[in-house]
Amino acid sequence: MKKLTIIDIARLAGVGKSTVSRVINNDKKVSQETKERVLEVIKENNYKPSQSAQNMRLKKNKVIGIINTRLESKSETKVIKNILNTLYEDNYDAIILESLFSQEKTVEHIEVLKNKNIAGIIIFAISTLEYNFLKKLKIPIIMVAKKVEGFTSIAYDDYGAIKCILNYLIKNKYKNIAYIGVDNKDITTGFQRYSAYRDYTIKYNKENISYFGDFSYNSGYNLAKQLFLEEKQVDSIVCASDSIALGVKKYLDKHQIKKVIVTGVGNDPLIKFLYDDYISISFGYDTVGKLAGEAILDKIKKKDIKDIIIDGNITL
Amino acid sequence: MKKLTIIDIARLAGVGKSTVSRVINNDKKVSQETKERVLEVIKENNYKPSQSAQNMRLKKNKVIGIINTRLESKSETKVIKNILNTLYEDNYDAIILESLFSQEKTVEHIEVLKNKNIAGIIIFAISTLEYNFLKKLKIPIIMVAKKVEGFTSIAYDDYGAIKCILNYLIKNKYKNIAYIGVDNKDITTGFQRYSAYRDYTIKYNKENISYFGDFSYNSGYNLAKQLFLEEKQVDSIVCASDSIALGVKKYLDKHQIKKVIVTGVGNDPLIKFLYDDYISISFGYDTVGKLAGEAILDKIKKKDIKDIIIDGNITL
DNA sequence: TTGTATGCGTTATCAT
DNA sequence: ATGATAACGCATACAA
Repeated sequence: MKKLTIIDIARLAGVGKSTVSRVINNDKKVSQETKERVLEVIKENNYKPSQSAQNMRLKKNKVIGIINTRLESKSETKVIKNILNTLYEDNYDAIILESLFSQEKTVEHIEVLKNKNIAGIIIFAISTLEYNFLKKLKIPIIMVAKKVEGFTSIAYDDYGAIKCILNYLIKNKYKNIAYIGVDNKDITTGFQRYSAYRDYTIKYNKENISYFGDFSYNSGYNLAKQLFLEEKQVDSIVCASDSIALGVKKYLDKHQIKKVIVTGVGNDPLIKFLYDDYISISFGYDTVGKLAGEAILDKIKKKDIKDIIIDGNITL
Repeated sequence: MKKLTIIDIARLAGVGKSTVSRVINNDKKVSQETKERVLEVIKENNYKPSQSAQNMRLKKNKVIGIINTRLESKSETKVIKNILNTLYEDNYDAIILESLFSQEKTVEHIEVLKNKNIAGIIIFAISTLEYNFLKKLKIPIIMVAKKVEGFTSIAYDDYGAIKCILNYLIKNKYKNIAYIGVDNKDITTGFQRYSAYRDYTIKYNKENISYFGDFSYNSGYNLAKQLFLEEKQVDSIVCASDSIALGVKKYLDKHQIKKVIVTGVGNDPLIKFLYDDYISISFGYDTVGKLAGEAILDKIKKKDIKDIIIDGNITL
């Protein structure tokens, strides 16, 4: 049972091999009648065009480059998993590369991908990096996580997510809400998430109790410590991420502070298991992955696609 | 600056293209002299053979299939990350597929991979699955995580890891050690890890205090509860995984049981951040990934490779 | 609408 | 040891 080629199908269908090729590629210039006959034969014999022959002929590989930040990130892994599934359905493969938040690495990876004649690139955008150099590339590109001007982007609604949590807290009678986040240099997870909090303090005329560090557990722990050393009276703490929230939680636990509720972003099941009253908001990472996969495929097929904003959802 | 082909190189080096091809493929039948000249030209012009042309000609794609269990697993992600880096260095791509611990899915994935004329497969082996059907395949296969008879395997030393932890506890004067693990149907993480504990009880003539469930946080929690309801007197609990240990820890915390030390497997930084006295053992997942990548490439190149056993290391 | 011929960049076969 | 030549399976320009 050796593999069939386009010639075999042509012979079996009683047509020329170019006709078969046209059918495969959905060329309009083929009569409905012959098209059906050819499709029939293809199906009967379970014929699959040789990927490598197509790649060679078209000088384009059915491969998508994915530049993510770091595979250890749970949410990112989830997104990637769903990107992969979407790509596989269309018989695309993927090359997964980690930027590790470095501009240099990103540039390097792009160079590698260019040499591979890949069909498209999905980039997990980072606020602090510069992507203008990509605009010269003629390769379709999709940005994920953050809107990047000049590129089709699938972005998280960072502002809306924190606003959503704040509204939830307000509705549940929490009155003194603090915020622990990351530096505003990070436009999305830093500036935008914080902005929602700042706007809340302005709108409701509350004291702005906010602290900034990085995404580490320790940063959350230390900032919580600072907050309580300064004797701020709070009944809830909104954190920019689950990891920060975990640090905060550890501090509260250690000092037997029981009545302060903590919220985060990411919906890590582990934290929710540990702390029954933990509230997290997540962006539906599965959906994001699916959308990103579909977006890059659409872009390759020259369909025009619009930016997508992903809302966050509270999970208690 | 269009891409150079083998013909360009041949012309520039003043040889036939077959000679260039021979040089590329390290054929012995080419004089040292011409070989050097050709290599020089290749280097000067930064010539890279077209992957797709090679793939087509050889009817083999430079792609490795990776069948893992689930991408959400941190340790597995780490292994995969290092597999990828190793493969990329040799210009291999990867297709990552999740078995989700299902025999059916595994079979399905293999079918997909077969159709793609991939060069090799790396499988994260699962005790409860049956891999004999793979023996008919002529594709190089490497098993990871667990020794599978008849396949080259890179396996974790599950027995040794628990033994290592037990020895550590004994050395530190812990006298009443309990064990919480998973069902013995799982040969490696179930049976083998437990066996180390059982052998300890026999050797030191201790009461065998062991409980079995699954890998969930909740299972750990519930089994810890059971242990204390039965009023077992223990000073330490050895768990088969970090996730189980986390459940146990939650129970201890909740009931203010402070003097019992808990150990796990996996070295999850999160748990270690939360609990300063937590002891975990890990298998050097980075190394495993690198070894697995190298192993499959060696196997493809017909080098003969031996099974590898990965030891665990305690990290306090 | 359909078929024929050509070329994509390799490697393998066969001479030389 | 080396070179000419024929595949590999497909898409496409051109001819019909």
